Amino acid sequence: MTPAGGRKNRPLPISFYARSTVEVARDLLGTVLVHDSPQGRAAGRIVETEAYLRDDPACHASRGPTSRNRPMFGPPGHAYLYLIYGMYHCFNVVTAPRGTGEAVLIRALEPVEGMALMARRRGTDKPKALCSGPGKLVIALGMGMSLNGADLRRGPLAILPSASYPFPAGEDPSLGNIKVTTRIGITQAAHLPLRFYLEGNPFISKK
DNA sequence: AAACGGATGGGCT
DNA sequence: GCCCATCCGTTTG
Repeated sequence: MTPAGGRKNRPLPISFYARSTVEVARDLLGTVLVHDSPQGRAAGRIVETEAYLRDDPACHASRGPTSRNRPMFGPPGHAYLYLIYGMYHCFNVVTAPRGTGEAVLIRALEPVEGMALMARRRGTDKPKALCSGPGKLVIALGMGMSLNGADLRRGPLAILPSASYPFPAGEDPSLGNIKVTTRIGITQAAHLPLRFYLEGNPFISKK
């Protein structure tokens, strides 16, 4: 048994994020996103990600810093949230050395804690509908623009190593294969293989 | 099962 | 003024 306060329950260190964005996107699979709000804790295992790179036209940071994408040029391991289609938000993790302008979009979670709270926020009871999309998971976890730029090592929002939550029997994601495809919902640079998910996981957004 | 359109507002050419 | 890193209910095959 790891003693209480041991490494496995501690948020991922900045050094985890300050690496190549593709590497981080792959390694985030299986880790756990936790949000502690006044309403309680909600958490989910990351099962689907996308990488957005600095010289990639689909990336918000590809044409230099603006007021919207500013967090992408800040320190790695912080949050970047933005409004999409006027009604939803997407949550990204800033990656690579500070100033690079890259991030990983979190596209789907497998719910692991606070499912009743998630169900209330999402207006549905079906586990597979709670967090199976970038807009859905932001709602299920009760996240908002006040978390834009937040430090994922300290705040109410954190990412923990996969071992910090017990796996359902026979579902250790570290044993699953990682599938790579093109990204979803974009028009620019649509052919690049920058989407990653745990093969066979029932909680991803799309096949 | 897949395709389609409406909601809705900020960002950028 | 057009373009979205979306979601959901409705229609169509």
